[in-house]
Amino acid sequence: MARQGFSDQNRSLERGIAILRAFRPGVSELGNAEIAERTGLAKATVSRLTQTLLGVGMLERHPSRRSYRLAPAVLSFAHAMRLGSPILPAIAPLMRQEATRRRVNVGLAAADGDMMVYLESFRYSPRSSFRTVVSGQRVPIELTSLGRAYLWALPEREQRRELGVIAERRSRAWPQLEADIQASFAELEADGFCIVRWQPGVAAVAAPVLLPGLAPHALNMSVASSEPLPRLQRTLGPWLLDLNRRCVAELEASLLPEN
Amino acid sequence: MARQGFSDQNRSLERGIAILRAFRPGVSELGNAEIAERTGLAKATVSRLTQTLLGVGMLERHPSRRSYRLAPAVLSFAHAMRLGSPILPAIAPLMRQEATRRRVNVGLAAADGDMMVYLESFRYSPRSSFRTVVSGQRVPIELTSLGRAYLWALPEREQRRELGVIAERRSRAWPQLEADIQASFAELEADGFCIVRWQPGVAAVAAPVLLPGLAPHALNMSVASSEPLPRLQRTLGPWLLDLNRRCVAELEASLLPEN
DNA sequence: TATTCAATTCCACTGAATGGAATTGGTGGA
DNA sequence: TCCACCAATTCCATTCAGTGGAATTGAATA
Repeated sequence: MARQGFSDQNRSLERGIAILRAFRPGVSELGNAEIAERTGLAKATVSRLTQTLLGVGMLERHPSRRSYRLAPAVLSFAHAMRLGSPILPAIAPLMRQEATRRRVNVGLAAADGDMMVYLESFRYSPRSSFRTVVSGQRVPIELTSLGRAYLWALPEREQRRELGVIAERRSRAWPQLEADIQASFAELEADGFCIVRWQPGVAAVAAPVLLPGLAPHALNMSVASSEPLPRLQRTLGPWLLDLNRRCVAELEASLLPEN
Repeated sequence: MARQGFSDQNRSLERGIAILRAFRPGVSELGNAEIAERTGLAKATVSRLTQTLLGVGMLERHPSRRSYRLAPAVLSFAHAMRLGSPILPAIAPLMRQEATRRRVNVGLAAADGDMMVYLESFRYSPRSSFRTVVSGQRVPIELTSLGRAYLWALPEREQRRELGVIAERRSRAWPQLEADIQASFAELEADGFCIVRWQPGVAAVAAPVLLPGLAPHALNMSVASSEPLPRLQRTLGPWLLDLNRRCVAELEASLLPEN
């Protein structure tokens, strides 16, 4: 048995991945000491695991020899994941087209723990196609339309569990937050999408994308605008629903050939 | 001591990563049995490791329960890696701009074992900005201008080693291949870039990008064209060198602030 | 040259990981 | 409905791989 809590996990592998996860935007360079501190692992353990990760090409060391960073190999995982997604490749062209046509950002995301991760996001920008690639970017699940659409689409049982986790983590702000989430759920129930402004000057609508037995995804549209939400809701909502409908059609078409 | 060959690696972690690496473009869905076959691991071992990878969010299972795929979490590694790169964020705007201005593809890559991995590639396409994101895509090191520019920039010692590996792996075609590589090296020596046509109808020029103690990267420009190489060389070469020069300047500027 | 801090290596201990074999479970066919 | 088949999982005895505290090495800084 591994340590407290979780079942039957390979400890070394778990720890190795934890080390990789310690690298995040803004934390791109870490020495063994800092990794040990952040992960709570023993120094000796970290030293050995980072050597292994170096050996298998997941980390590279800065010449100073005092620090590691993620190596290019991790990009290949991402590439394989995106190409292999049963959803993204099928609907990416529609998303792109829609971003251009409607002059909005269009994104697709899925969950990783308590965060939503963008599989793709086509950003619209007035000047040319300035495209900050944000595949892999993470946004909090409980504060975003993306995350709430995902939560809403979850089977009862898992939804409860997720909400429980969030409630615990944000115990302070939970009462208000729960109300907000429930309001979004009500929107989703009524309209098929929800709208949230989680950063000033940005509003986003999102709707779930479901495939037979696949983890729920969420599709969103966002704009930089301070217009009142109800107004935005009336324009963005129908656009999103329309796009979503066409995506679902595309997915059904792309699914038949296989199996 | 771990098994034959390599030093002092954590076996479980090594194996776990090997499992992740089994997923590649075109191999997006794997069951335990197939993973066991591809990696040479025992069935029981694979079963346990995939469970762990599932637990830490690196894999997800298809509802059929018969197969795994890479989970969205791997995208976050890629995102963190790209943002944390000491090179990419600094020169990406220049690369983009140049792709548009010159109407060519502009890419940046680094090595992973015997492959080059694109950190970014701005694709130029006549119709709008049709952008197949190829960050993470892999191309063979020995056949591409990208790879040869990288090899050329390598310290003597490591260059030898790499060439040795390639020679062994491609023993059949080695004599011709070595000649080609040496020709590219000569071009790099003389002009600062090399030009290769490794797929019919596509030609690419590449040059190394070096930073003080960082692993060499390579910058390339490519076009879909069947014009004779010498002609292309005379147009693409100067463009690339110019871009490269501006990138180096940008990098020096972006490096001073730190440290 | 001396000092300091991080990384690595050493070492004895042990329980975590292993793989062959048995079991479970789900799927398709009769 | 039941059976046969194949993959996945679990069991279990074995042992060696992984662990962490302590000592050592090594590299920067003053």
